[in-house]
Amino acid sequence: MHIGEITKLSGLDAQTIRFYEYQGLLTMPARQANGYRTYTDIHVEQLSFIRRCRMLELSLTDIRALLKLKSAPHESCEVINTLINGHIAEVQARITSLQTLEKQLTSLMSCCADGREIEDCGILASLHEKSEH
Amino acid sequence: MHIGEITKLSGLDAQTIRFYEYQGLLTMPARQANGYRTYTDIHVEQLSFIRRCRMLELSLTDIRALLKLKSAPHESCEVINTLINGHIAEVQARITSLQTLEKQLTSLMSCCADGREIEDCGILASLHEKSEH
DNA sequence: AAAAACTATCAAGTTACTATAAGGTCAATA
DNA sequence: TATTGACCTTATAGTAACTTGATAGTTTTT
Repeated sequence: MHIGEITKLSGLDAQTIRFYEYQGLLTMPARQANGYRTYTDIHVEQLSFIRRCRMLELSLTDIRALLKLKSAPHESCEVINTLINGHIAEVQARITSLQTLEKQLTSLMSCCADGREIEDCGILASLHEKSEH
Repeated sequence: MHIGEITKLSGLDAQTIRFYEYQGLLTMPARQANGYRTYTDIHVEQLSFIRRCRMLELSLTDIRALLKLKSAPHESCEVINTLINGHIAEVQARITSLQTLEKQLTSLMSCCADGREIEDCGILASLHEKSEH
């Protein structure tokens, strides 16, 4: 199949698919005499694997690592557990950080009410205060 | 004062300060005959304003908008409220999204236990399953 | 034959820096 | 005076993962 069909099957943009190929995440597709790439079911599988990983916000580097591990089926899968656990830790840390941020922002909002002039805006005033850093 | 001193007062890197100048976020500092930038207290204020905004993860575009508004002191400050509220909404949406992600990842983790071979890794298997998209 | 639809490559833009290179300036020391 | 070290300058490239755009060749449809 050509790239157009695999975009439909994988839900990925053609440019993105070419990009993954360039990044070494995808087995090189064969080429027709005219230069067109021809894909197989294997590529569809590879792309949906990548897509699932990306939906979990794994980095391309992580995905590359996973793909590499797949080609060593008798190694211990501990590395994979570690990788995913590390990712979970990052996600959790980011959530915590964003929750702190949300509190700061809502607190900032409470400094002002609509209808003031910018000169008297409590938000701007608050943003100007010195911070102990 | 030179750039070295203002890095200490503002807590920002020299390169970053030059970058902000280039981005039009900072009043152009005067130059000495040798080309060195000379900063004043006004620049210190501007930089700590920018720094506070960045700690709240406002984009440089948002900061640019805020700076522009400051130069129109008698306009309504409603725009500022809208901007901050919009940012809060983004942060909240991101938190929700990351919480969903965290659940998916911990669920993924429960598919496998340490000590298996990669061949039998439940995580990899799970990442390969077809997703309804 | 012409137009539409598809494919190809390559380059640049996105965000907010960070790092590197290569060089000019200044103050203090040997 | 020469040199060292700290400081300043500009310009360029790299980061992540695409996305957009330009330009051009190919295939299919009208």
